[in-house]
Amino acid sequence: MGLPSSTVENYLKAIYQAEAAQREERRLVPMGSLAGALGVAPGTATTMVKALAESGLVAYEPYAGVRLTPAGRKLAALVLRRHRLMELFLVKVVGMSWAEVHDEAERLEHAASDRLIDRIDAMLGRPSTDPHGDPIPDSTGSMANPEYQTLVTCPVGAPVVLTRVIDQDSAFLRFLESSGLTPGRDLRVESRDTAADQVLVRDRRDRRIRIGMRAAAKLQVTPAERRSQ
Amino acid sequence: MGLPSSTVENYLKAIYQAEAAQREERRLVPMGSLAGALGVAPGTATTMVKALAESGLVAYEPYAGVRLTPAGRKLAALVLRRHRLMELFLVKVVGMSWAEVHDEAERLEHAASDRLIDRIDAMLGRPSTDPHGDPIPDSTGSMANPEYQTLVTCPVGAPVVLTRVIDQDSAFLRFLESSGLTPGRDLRVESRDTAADQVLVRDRRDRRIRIGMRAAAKLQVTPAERRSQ
DNA sequence: ATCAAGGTTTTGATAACTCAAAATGTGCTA
DNA sequence: TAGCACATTTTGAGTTATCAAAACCTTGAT
Repeated sequence: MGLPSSTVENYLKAIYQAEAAQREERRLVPMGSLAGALGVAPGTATTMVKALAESGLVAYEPYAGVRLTPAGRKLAALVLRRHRLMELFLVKVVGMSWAEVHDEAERLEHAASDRLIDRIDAMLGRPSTDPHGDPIPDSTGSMANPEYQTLVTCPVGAPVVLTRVIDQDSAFLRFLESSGLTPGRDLRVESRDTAADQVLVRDRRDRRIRIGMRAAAKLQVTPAERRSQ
Repeated sequence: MGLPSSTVENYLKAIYQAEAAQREERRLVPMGSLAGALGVAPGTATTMVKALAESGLVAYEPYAGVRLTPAGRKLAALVLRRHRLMELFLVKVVGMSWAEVHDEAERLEHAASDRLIDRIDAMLGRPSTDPHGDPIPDSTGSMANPEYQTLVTCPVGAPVVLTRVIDQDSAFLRFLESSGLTPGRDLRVESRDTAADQVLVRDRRDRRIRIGMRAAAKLQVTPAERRSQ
């Protein structure tokens, strides 16, 4: 078997991310959601997944779903590594915006050689996260996968740092950028109103930012370290 | 018709380069050499070229060969632009070696968006040649195509500047680099010996460099400007 | 226990690209 | 001008990836 085609890489990546998204361990990814994520017809996903199972990259249980094998997981992580390093590179070195690098990296990740990726990795100082705060797997395919709070779950009033954004949609990212909600920002949730579907956030300079619950749940945070004690 | 597939781009590029290589105007590119350049079976090239002719990108004359139409030529030039800007970028910004960027660019040229290419172009200061001295088409697809002398045709004894290298083979490029034969170098042909298939070149510091005629013909030069008169 | 509603798989087709090998055309040589 | 050598085209077939729609499971609700 030769190099995985970019189609194969995309299937593995999608399965990886679907597994990560459903935070209940050991559950299979249903064909429907896989097909949806990849934008293909359900039958197409079934056919493809059976082929992936043949090559030992996934375990497939008819009518139940699919799961990565260790080999498949490693390959998927390396695709993610290429994607995330490429995104960070495009932002830091090429000067593209946060909001526009995802689609670009989506194509470049399949074309870049390991050599180029390693060069980029070195240039950037072996970074551990990409511009969205997503962790970057190392060259063996292993990756830290920290659990974060979100603006919906963190304690009201507590100072937090925006750490990770779980959405690559470019319109959403442009909104965040214009609101100053980018990774690294110091924030504090002032109040939440489930009925009104509103979260009121204060930034460092006490400016008010209002967002909906759906959006707030995509913004992951860590407790701010105290500067002085 | 959507975007051209990378296969289409490669066919157009190969035809473009074959046309440029055979320096007699208006001649058709034979199927055999096209197939050879692309590493496909002759019948494959025939089939593909007929499809390209359907879309108006080439003019195809059975048993005679193929030629780009204006539309095809423009597309090919834009592929070449992406390729050459990418090569220069990889050398100048990413720090890869002259000898290793060709294959990398060969893949990246099909994945990079116009936006990225333009960013790179701007970063590099709208350069006019790539690391091999090949001219870079502008974003409308037009390109200067200067005629150069080579180390085989230039006058013996005259000071010249190495300007362009017509071969992307990585072993050859590594050899040139280690011999100091890179674009921009000041040189002088000391003697030629057709029988022995030898060209003796002196560099700026009068060091002797000996190469064969075949290799010498791939090194294009321009007359050196006099520093003082 | 049965059935309807869901998602899932199968089926039959298509598109793009490729090859090997048979058939064919072209042009040079004698 | 006959024919041979060589390039080119055609033919038949395979691969990968896709879709629409028919057929099929599974499950939850009655």
